[in-house]
Amino acid sequence: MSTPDRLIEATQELLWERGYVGTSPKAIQQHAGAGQGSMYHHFSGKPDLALTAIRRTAAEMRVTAGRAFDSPGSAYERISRYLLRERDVLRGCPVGRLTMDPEVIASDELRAPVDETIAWLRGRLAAIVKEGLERGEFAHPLVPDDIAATVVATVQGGYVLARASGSADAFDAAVRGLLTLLAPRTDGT
Amino acid sequence: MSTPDRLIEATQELLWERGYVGTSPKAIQQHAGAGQGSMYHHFSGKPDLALTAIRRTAAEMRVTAGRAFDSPGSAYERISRYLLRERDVLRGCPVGRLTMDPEVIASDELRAPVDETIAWLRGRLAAIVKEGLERGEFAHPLVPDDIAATVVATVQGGYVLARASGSADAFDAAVRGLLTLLAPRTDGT
DNA sequence: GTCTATATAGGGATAGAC
DNA sequence: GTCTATCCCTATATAGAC
Repeated sequence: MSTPDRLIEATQELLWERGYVGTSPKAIQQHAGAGQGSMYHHFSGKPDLALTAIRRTAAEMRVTAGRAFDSPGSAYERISRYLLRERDVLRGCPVGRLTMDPEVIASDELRAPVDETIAWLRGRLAAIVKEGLERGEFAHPLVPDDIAATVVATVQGGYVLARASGSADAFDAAVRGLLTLLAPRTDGT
Repeated sequence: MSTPDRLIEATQELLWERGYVGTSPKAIQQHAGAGQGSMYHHFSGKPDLALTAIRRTAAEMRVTAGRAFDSPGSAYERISRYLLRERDVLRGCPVGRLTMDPEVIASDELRAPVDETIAWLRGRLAAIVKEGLERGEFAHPLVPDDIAATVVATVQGGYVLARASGSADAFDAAVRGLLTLLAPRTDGT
């Protein structure tokens, strides 16, 4: 892998693990096996490298989530697939965690890819809920945008519960609860 | 207010705003209007002060949430009151945000009050759901622990969505979605 | 209790040699 | 492209005077 690629990948890992304020250029260089001069040759500094890394992480997340969204089946099934997909729960969400970083939030440029990714997730989910409603798969009055927000929030919050307790169980419980509430009525009402 | 109190309060604010890794002793001293020596006289260092501050924030959160939980009405009403209580949405949760801090997660001592607070929230909510079930307020098969996790996760994740988009609307949407799903059936089923 | 002085490490970057 | 040297600032204290 090229040096820039190794630097970007190291930055992705460190941003996921420690956030922007907790990640130093020196740490990035060490993880990437690159020298000081090398890093500053390819990138103008920490913000530049971080932006590149965040964009790449965001793109990867869309690919992963897209696989669940594009899968066949009812709306409930596709949402389930998204919720139940394999996750490194205790590491949290590499995109969502950045919203808790003061420097990311303070910078429109760094926040933009985060915002876009979350907005994209909500949009895809809302469309799926809407389809399900049109096909009569759900109980009556669901607002697609609201349900989509609830689904994404449950995932993001599930990570918080898991990391607080030190166990992935809490994430699974939150997802089970949501799926129960979301389950299509099978009693004909 | 006493100097230790001012130091603790300043630390609470900064931990909320910037997390543990993003908060320096110097910043605490400046916010508290206290000198270097003063801070190290009352506290052994940053971890000591942070632990004290986190414990206080956790206690305050229980008081606030307890007010909604202890209020009168049906389970749905009490949960609604918790979800709809006034919040400084864009600031996030002062307890939950700490789960994204690598140093907090790495320290059992710092993580403990966070863990206990979230566990307490889940426990209170589970008890409320259980009561509601026993009184027949909900549709049949809800698992109290799972629903409780979903409720807390929606709140924590709601903050993530709000901060990503820079607007409290996303939080409100997630809560509305959850309340729709949770609403007692009024059609007699 | 609070202040000032001092200390070591690291953050974040620039300059210029190779 | 990469390396080393150098720079200034901040993080996180400790020591001792007042």
